[in-house]
Amino acid sequence: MELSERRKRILRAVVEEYIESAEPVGSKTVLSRAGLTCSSATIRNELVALDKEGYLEQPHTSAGRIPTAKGYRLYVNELMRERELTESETDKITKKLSGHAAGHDRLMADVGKMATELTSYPALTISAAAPATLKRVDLIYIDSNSFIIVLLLTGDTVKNKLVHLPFSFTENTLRRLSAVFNASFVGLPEDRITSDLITSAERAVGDTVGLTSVVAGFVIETLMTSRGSGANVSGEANLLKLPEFQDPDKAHKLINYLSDSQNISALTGTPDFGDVKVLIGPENAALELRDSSVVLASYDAGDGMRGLIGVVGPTRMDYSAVAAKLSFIAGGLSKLLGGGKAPPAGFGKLMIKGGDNDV
Amino acid sequence: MELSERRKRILRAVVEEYIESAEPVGSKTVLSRAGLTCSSATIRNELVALDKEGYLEQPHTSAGRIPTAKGYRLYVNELMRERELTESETDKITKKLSGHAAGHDRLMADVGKMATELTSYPALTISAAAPATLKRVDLIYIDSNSFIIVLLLTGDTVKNKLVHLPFSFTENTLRRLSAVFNASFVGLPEDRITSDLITSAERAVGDTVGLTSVVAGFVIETLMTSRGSGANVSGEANLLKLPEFQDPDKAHKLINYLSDSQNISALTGTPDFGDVKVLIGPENAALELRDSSVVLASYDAGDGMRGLIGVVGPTRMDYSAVAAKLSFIAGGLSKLLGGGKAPPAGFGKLMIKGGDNDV
DNA sequence: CGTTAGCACTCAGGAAACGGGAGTGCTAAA
DNA sequence: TTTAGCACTCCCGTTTCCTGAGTGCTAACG
Repeated sequence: MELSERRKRILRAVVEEYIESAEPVGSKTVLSRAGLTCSSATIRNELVALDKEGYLEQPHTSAGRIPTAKGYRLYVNELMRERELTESETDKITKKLSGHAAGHDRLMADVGKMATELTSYPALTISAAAPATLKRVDLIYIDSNSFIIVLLLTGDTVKNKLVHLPFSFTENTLRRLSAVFNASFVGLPEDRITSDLITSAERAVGDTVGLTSVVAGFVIETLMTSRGSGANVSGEANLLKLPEFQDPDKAHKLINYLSDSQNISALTGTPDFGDVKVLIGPENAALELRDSSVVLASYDAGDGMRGLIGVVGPTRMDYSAVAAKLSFIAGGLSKLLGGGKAPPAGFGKLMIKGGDNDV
Repeated sequence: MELSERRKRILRAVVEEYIESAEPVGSKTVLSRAGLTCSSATIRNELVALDKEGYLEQPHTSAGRIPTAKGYRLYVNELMRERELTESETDKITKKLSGHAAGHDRLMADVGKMATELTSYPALTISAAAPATLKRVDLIYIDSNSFIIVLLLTGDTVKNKLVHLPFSFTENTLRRLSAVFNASFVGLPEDRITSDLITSAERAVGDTVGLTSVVAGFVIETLMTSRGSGANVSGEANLLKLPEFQDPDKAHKLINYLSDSQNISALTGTPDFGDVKVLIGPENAALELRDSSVVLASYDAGDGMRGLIGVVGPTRMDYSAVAAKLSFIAGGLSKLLGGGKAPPAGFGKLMIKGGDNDV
């Protein structure tokens, strides 16, 4: 059933007050905060109703009310007012994003740190990586014992490796080798690169020393590792300042959970609220997150891929501020990575796409 | 003045007991632990003496003794017995190191995690990077708007970048361009690459669209970022399990300090004890580390460069076990990275040196 | 002189007792 | 339906008390 207007205002007042104070809020406080023209007794009656409906709860009799997950959910879905970012905040974000020249991993780490700074909660980033295939192979001859393998993958990622070998070869061999790779390895998913294929390539080149398998090994390894999505967490320590994490054990469990990137990657899901998804307390799949909330914003990482940036905090979180900030950051990232259609101001006139070559 | 044999045994007993229990140790406990044939009263007298000399202190009258930094120092320098690693420990380490094929950053992150697991303390790694210069430039023509820059740096590091440009060029131009770079940019430190130099290179190539400055920009950026040493921290959450970090504020300060890689890089110093350096409490330069100890082991990162791996923990730390473990890890890393003179068993017969190209 | 038994003293830290105060739910009147 | 009034609940910070581990000192002993 739909809540009355007054109850909504009361619920909002409770949620927002609790977000600020972290303490159960009583009828008088609600009264002054919601700006209603009634008495605290009336509020009390309404609070009882909201309690019964499951939006609020009492830590104990004769304490104020705190929102339940259901209460937060209603707040996030209907009651929350959109927050505008201040100019200094937007400035900070655009500056950080536009000024960035280093590699993808570094960029995401920096963006995560920025999100932590802006929200004061631990931030996480997840960079989705679609299974890549080879687009092109180049072998650069250095000397008779060394060469560089340069792989261009789908998604315009470039990977390289310098190889020293205990036997010598000629520049010409390398040229033939790369020709064979470009002819028969390009476009194959990693599991289609069989040892048969490698052997036949070896024969085609006339390679008797194993050069082919060195290159093939690197190709396979690269394709395998590029498939895994990169996760990144920063600012875990901020949890310790929050009253809900004064218990070191609680804090330890969550921080520990966050520090395993496996767990972070598992957070992937489709954002629902505009571009922002809010997971409140028990809505989280992971047990370790059941007392916390996660806010995730997705961004366009180019080539039809999506990445996520989010923060983790107590259920008592300033959802509207956090959502606004993450959404703005995600927007900036989309512009930066998503094909570069509309680079943020100051990004420069050249369309330079670094990929995640990790320079 | 030199301590008597008995006092040394007592000091050792106190330190080791305190390391295990984290509680002030009394005369009776010392007696049973040190295996001395005297009474607790005698121990008490000795304790008073050790107290006066500054090796021990009392948290309050009528409590047992805990070691001071001076006490720990003596223990580390003279009293500590070398710890042998169990076979399963050495196995674990060698396996981790030898099985590793991914890039340098990833390797160090994994090694850090392993150190955390083995010691249960937060671990850090610092990869020193000597100021690099260019050894060679290759430009790979992809299509008339795109090419890959491949830079080979001193230290056999390879960096790359895929560039898309809004104007077209020919393969021939790229060839001339790389020739010019190889002729006049190789061997220069980053600050000697002036705009004059770039302009004259531009003229030599006959480049009117700015190709040269794109490449030069990447060269400069690469040289600059490769100079910064990479630091990495893992397992911070482990601090929260320790009795000395039950105060969330204390834990927060330290974890926060650790999460800034600037601070970590600042730890660099020359190991003194074998290959292992121990910094006890106030011996640390940083205020935030004054209540903690840091154990660092250095490893040979190849090309005469050194890296560090270490852990941070309470002054009450099992120094001998930690030192032994770190030392062994560092040894393995040295073999792995240090020119590959003696690769650990199972590393394979090929001398493949990935450098830190971050594949 | 070093060692030891005995003893009074100290003090941290947990348990129990206490009191204030914020906030409730209920009742009865407007 | 709202409101004033009021008794009641229960958290939490404070105080008090007590126990026990461990000390330092003294005096006797070999």
